[in-house]
Amino acid sequence: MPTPTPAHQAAQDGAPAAAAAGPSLGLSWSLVALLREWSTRVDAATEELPQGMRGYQVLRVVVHDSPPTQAALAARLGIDRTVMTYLIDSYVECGLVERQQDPADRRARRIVATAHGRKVLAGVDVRVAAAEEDLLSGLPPEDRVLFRELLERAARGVTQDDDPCGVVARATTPPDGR
Amino acid sequence: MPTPTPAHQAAQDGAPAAAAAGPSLGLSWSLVALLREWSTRVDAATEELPQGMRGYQVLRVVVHDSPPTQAALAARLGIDRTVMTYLIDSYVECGLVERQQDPADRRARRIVATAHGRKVLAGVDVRVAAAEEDLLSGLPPEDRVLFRELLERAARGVTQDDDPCGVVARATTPPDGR
DNA sequence: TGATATCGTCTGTAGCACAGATGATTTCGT
DNA sequence: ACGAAATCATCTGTGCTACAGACGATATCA
Repeated sequence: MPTPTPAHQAAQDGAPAAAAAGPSLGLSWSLVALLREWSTRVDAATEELPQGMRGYQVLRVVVHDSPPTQAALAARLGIDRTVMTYLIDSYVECGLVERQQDPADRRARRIVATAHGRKVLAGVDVRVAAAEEDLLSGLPPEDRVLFRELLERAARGVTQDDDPCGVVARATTPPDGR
Repeated sequence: MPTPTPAHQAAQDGAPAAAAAGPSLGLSWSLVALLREWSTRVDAATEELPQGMRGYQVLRVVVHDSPPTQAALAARLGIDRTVMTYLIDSYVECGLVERQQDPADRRARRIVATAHGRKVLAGVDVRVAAAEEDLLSGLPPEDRVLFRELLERAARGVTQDDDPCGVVARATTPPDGR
């Protein structure tokens, strides 16, 4: 419905500078705005889960990838280990996942989803998908698919995908201090 | 960066992408991952500014749009008013912006960038642009442009497009349930 | 066996957002 | 013109969250 025209129009009182600079609002603003909206919608869709979208991501990874350790799980999502501890605590409390002793390494706890956890995840997945589709309502359907693919590939490019250490390194590297 | 895979054609019929490379990362993961990377890179590019990317966004809006009040500025970026106060404090302290009494409404402070502020912003803009381009290095150049456009249009769609009041309304509206 | 590294947890600290109250000023109603 | 209500920016206090560091438990290596 919105016109496919290059979306930047001068604001109210004489601000053509933005248009002159090229992209009207910039990648920064778009990313932030979109993520903010996404956050509120997904939070609403996952309100039955602890920790909102954060926990949703964790549960999702646990079910689909089941990393061997909590640390690996945390690194996968760019979360601190200590955070992962109480994040999983709340999930155990709700009976969505379990901590199992890894017989091969008794230091490690293997995080596995319960049947209930998987069932809940399936339900939330549906609602999240709906929320995401709603989020992209500004785009025509075929552009949504395209956008998803581009986004995923861009994300894959920066996380180096097959090198999990890359994620860890970048996540734990201090911002060069000053 | 390896192969600039075809984006436009693959997307058009169905969604084979998910099956192709690791399933279910989904829009959620992509968005989060991309934003995390973006955040670290932009933070690095804006380390000379207070408040990191947050302040960068503010300075940017101040220079280009110069909203009449702090509240309007805050609403524009989805930031709380009280946060905006000390955020601007730090910018005033660095001599990047000034608070000027609005003669028409003496309650309001008009936030204007100093010459120094504009100069610094210009420098940072260049570095941020480079960081953003680097962020999209996983996409072939023509797809980057496309991605930017789609992203911006999607973001515009959720922010009520040309109705700035919509942003305010949504920002202050409670999650409205479900 | 002892030294060192890893895993998960716990503790303390710092930063940040948000609600509410406050003082200053404008606008509206009568 | 006068007072009530709204608005702007600020300040204060509270709660949540992340992160650094220390700690036991276990594994690995010399």
